[in-house]
Amino acid sequence: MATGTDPSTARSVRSPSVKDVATRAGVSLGTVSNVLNRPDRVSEATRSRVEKAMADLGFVRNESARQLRAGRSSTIAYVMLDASNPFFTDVAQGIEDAAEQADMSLFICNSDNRASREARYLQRLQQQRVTGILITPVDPSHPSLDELSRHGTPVVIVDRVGNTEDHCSVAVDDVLGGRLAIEHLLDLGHERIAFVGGPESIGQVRDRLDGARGALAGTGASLTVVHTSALSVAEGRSAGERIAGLPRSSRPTAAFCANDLLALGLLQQCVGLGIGVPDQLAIVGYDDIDFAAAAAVPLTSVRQPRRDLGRTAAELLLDEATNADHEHQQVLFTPVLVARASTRRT
Amino acid sequence: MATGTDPSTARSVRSPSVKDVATRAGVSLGTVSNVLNRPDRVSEATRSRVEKAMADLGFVRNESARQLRAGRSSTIAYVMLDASNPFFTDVAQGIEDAAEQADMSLFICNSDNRASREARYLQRLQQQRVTGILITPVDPSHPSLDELSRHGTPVVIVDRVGNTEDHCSVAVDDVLGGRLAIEHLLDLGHERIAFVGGPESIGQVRDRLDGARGALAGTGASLTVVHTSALSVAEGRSAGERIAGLPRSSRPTAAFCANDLLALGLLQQCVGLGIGVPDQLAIVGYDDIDFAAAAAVPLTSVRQPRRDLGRTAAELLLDEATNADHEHQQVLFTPVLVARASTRRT
DNA sequence: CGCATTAGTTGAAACCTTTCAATTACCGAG
DNA sequence: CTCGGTAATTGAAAGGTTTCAACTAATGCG
Repeated sequence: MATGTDPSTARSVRSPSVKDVATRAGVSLGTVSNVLNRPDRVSEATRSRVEKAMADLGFVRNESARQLRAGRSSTIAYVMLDASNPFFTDVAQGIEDAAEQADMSLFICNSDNRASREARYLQRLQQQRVTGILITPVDPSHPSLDELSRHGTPVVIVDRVGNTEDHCSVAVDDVLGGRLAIEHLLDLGHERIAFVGGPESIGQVRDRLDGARGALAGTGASLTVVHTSALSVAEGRSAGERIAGLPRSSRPTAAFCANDLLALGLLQQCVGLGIGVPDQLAIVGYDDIDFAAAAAVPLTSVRQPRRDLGRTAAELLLDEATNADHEHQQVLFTPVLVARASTRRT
Repeated sequence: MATGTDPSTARSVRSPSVKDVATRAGVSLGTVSNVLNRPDRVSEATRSRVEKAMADLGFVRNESARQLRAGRSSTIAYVMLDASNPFFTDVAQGIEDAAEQADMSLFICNSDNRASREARYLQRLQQQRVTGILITPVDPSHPSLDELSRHGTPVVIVDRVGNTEDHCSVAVDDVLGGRLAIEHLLDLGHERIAFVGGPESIGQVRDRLDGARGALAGTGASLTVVHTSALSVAEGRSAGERIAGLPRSSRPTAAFCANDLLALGLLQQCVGLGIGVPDQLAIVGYDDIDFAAAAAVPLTSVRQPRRDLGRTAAELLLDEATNADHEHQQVLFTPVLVARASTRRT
């Protein structure tokens, strides 16, 4: 019987408003609003009548209208740098936990490392009057972020440190992380170490390298920098080729990679070329993503508290949004080295 | 000089509206709207005056008000099943490509395999009056999806096939995928094959197993089902333990895993236990996520056109949202087997 | 019984944008 | 100089919700 003209299946029927509900329940529209927002002020009988009417009509609150009235939405957003890097999806989970707890919606956007896309999203989010924005920016010093803050949209920088005047930030001490990685390798007796990473325009890469250099200072060990053009598995493989090409006598006996994707690529290349890990090359990654532990030679890695990072960032954002006497702060987490087979002493 | 009472840094200044812009530019608010929406109907002089006023005031369009007027937002959403599975993030990228092209915002939500969270998101999205929803549902036969459609919100099921009456769907032929995997193993001469996967409540698992069984029918080869309680790396490791525990004489010589996470876990366990891959156990995964090729023994896997899946789904959704004579369709993509070292003939 | 109080309900105003019919200003043709 | 026509601009209305001052009805107390 479901003919095309059956009105019950027509798609463009305006969805019912509070007014419709009010009419059907025989009350004023103010009362319907009270049922929704202050049910205690409505008599039992009226409330159930209104609720019945809502159910009958299939009433769904119009969020746009609410927001318009309220001037603010109950949504926060996370603009992530690279959705294909598990590190960031884990951060997002932490954010989501906090958002859920505060009964806020979370809008996730992926800038995919492109400044233009990031800008487009920021503009849209501002138009939506989101309560606040969490962002791992392509360029943490870009003035558009400060502008957002000054326009009244709270911004929290995640995993970078931005302009400390205008927003909170949550990051992990990458210098310390670099130091931990190198100290671990020094403890194992390595004296020729490679740092695999790049480009150096990325703040994390710089900091981790700085930490590495700091730990090496004064020791007799040497550091070779093997440059990569991105933090990806493919670039890790390519770095592996270059390392393998070095004469055995001068080849590093250990490599510290700027992130786990690189480390996984490097590891794969080593196995393919018959370079024993950790015997001929010990490898330390960074981030401790789940795939690091699951690699065929489980990867030693510097773990960052990813979920906490996200959760804390979200909490700071919500504080800034709701708390009048909020003060910006820069939270710095401490990384931890997780030793696994890829650096096992043999 | 930045005292707390400096008005320029006060946070609660109402952001300027078209009215404010109109006043400042000395025109009516209708004209401001024309500048925004039909600039060709405004004289050169007026337009630049208005644009100047907007810049001076830092005017940002209020999306809520636009939506309220329009009755619809220009946002679509993807409710993904598991943000930590790279397969879904790749699907999301495809969706994003299509959304960007159509100049739509994309709202990404992660149900994290939890029905309650999924329900919460669906409700919120409906309240936001999104243009449409893409979803990889926890339970594709759940009536709430049909209800959404009937309420006027287009819904497209991604990577599952739902109720074909009420929505489009885009999926990959999992029965064929299962068949491809097994045929590949049969070609290599395997006669004792394990299927690693579960729970069977997941449609994909069922279909892939069905395909596997179909390919085996009539051949002399046998199939052992190694059950898992989830499609995760950890479960893959556990399955590996169980396979390793079988007496060598009856142990399968090949394993077909319901997805790559399982396969990676299985592979890792095999390497740890000294079971040669592919010599003693050949492994075929499913999804061909990037980490599959990057595994220490690169993984043979059944590739799904993830990005196309996402893109197509988004296109169907947009068609349904804009095209009056849209007809629901079920698109079925064809998977491809990608052979790598984990099944290399030795 | 009348007054004060409370509980419950009402209706208008405000939020900001877009649309569209109506108006004004201007120009050229007759 | 007037008429017709076009280009530019205007102002009011609509869209759905929330808030709040104002109102009504009911209750309790003296």
